[in-house]
Amino acid sequence: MDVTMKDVAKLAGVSLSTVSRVLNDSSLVREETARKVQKAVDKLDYQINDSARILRTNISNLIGIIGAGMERPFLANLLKGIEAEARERGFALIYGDSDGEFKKEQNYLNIMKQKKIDGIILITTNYYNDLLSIVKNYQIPVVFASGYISDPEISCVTVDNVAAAYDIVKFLFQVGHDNIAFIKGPDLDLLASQERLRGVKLALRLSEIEYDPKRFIEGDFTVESGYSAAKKIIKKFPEVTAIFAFNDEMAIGAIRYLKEKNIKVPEDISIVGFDGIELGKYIDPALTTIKQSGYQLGLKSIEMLNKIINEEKIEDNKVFIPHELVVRESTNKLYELTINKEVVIKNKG
Amino acid sequence: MDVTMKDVAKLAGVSLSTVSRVLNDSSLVREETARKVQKAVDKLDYQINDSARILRTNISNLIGIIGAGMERPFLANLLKGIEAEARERGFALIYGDSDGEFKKEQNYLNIMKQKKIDGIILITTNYYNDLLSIVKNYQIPVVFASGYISDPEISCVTVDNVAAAYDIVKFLFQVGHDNIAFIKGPDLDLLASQERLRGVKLALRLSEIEYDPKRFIEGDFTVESGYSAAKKIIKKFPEVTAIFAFNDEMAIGAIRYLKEKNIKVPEDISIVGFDGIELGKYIDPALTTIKQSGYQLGLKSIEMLNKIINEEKIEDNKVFIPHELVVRESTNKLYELTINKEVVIKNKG
DNA sequence: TTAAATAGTGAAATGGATTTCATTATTTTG
DNA sequence: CAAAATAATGAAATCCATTTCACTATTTAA
Repeated sequence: MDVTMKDVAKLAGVSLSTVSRVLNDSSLVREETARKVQKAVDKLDYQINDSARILRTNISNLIGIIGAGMERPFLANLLKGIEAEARERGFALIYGDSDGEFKKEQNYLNIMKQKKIDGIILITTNYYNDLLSIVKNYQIPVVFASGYISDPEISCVTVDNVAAAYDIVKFLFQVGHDNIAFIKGPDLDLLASQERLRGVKLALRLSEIEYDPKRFIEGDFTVESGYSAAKKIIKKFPEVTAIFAFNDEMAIGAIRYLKEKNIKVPEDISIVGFDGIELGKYIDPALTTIKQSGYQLGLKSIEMLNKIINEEKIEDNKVFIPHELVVRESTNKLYELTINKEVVIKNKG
Repeated sequence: MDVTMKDVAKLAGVSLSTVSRVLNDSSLVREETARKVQKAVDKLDYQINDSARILRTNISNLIGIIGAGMERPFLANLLKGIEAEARERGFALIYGDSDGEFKKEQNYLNIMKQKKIDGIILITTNYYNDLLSIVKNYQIPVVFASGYISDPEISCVTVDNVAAAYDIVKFLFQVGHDNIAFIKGPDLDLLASQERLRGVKLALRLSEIEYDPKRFIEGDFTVESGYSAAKKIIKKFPEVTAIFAFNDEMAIGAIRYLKEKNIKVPEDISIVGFDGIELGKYIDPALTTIKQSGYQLGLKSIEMLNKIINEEKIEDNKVFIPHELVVRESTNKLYELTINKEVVIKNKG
């Protein structure tokens, strides 16, 4: 029913092998023959049967993506970057959301293996250690695009969560805040949230401020959770002057809560977020945050994965994308009060 | 290298055919034999070679998604819904972003055809007519999950953009606004934006208000574009009392602009959006909008596509998902001033 | 001009499953 | 208990491209 190579061969008056050679433009074919074949291909609107090709070659030009919570603006942009760069390099994407459940991750891993994916990008942060051992066992090229993986065999592309969290806490210190509460991510999030926590602890230690776990309220990266976390914070620590939410959405939720309680941001309490999503610039007050580019992260991840697939040499399999502290309106300076509209403190990746 | 059915057959002491039968659990196999085979499968950790299966059967259990601008919160949720329901039904997703370019759409269509996708979901709104003719020619089951397609052969799942836009404009009329400006989507968007425009025109006509194209500023669904559209509106029509942005992001951008100009929302100007994204509830003022569920839209789309694939009977191939007018804080009533915190006007889909 | 090397092409094996058809084992029926 | 029907299994064909190996035609080297 479908047009096959055989049909093309017959029309062009050559053998199957020749058609195949032309299509894989191996230089073994006489130019005139190639033209004949190409003509037949065009005339019949021949489309290769990918399954047959993959069956024979074991090369699928498919990249698997397993993510969770990809509707979050930052991750949605990450996916966009992945898609753009993958397409550019001739890969198609097979995409699965694990909802953060190990079972689904495993399941997708199996499906993808059956489809002979050339490589995989993992954007999951909960069970990465379990996943890792499976993936290593499968021998599939893999890149983590969600956090720092210490295993030296595994490549990862990520913002430096420790450094970035450190930077923004240090900034809060510098403008005079020393009574800060935190809205962290889920404790299950072993990458982003835990690493940001490490950065915070580092900043605290270097400033000789005691680490008080009670000041860290757990959220789940949704706006809603930021809202309720803020409520808890205000109840337990009415005297805080600043809140660091581990992502922008939670920061926005927190701001909303404070406004409802007639607590002024930033006059009464300063708020900072993390990620630098587009909307943060437009809410009122505009959000001070750590900005990183999900899109860039996506690009770099595919770039890295492509190198692994092609067995190119990789200088460094731990790549940090740049982040910058963007100071907007949601933070005040308790000391000096000359604030530019938007101050950008860059940090080469 | 990989374990094949042959290996399983040998270990289980049966033929290839029997193994295949067990795996497709056809009831033709004696229970005891099946157990033997299953044991061998488990022992060898056998994974089917999908390419071989597809080559033989032409059934891939793959669904193609071609979208554009999927990082928008509403569409990101749509994708999430698609993924969840597809997984539930045993489909994997192959995902491509067309950036709204016809060439890329065509390209992905070819790739997907080569991969023998069982069906395709289109979330593109620019060149759908061109795409349609290709898809029809390809004979691939297709569902549009982005807007109403009048072609009776084509299935679509969408919010009723005309009715919803009508509803919200009528609401603005009812609370006393008759000097309204609009931030529409790209004119290239032949589905969502054009349909919402139709809804607006309908409301205008029924209220015997003149349609003035100059009051419709074109945006591109980004926050940024809402911001600059608001600027244009204020310049050209300083006397407007309400703005209807064709999506929430643009509404948020508009609110930001107005605030910067010290124009109070809703006291001076009311703003309404469209989509009902999560964040709209948390910004200040909380956004009055038309709420629709992207996730639901995704579910329904896969449900419909699945029916087409299985050649089940379809009662109606034009499905509208519900929408509701959610009145929050960004609109005031010029007449009566008793406003509930959040009024929900439901509309069965 | 002949031998050796190279270019161009085709035949056939191959990848790993599904499925038809044939065959054997088991039940059922008369 | 024999004949007929049914259940269970296997052999082999098939899906469609890639690739090895063999062969012929053409160049190049000697």
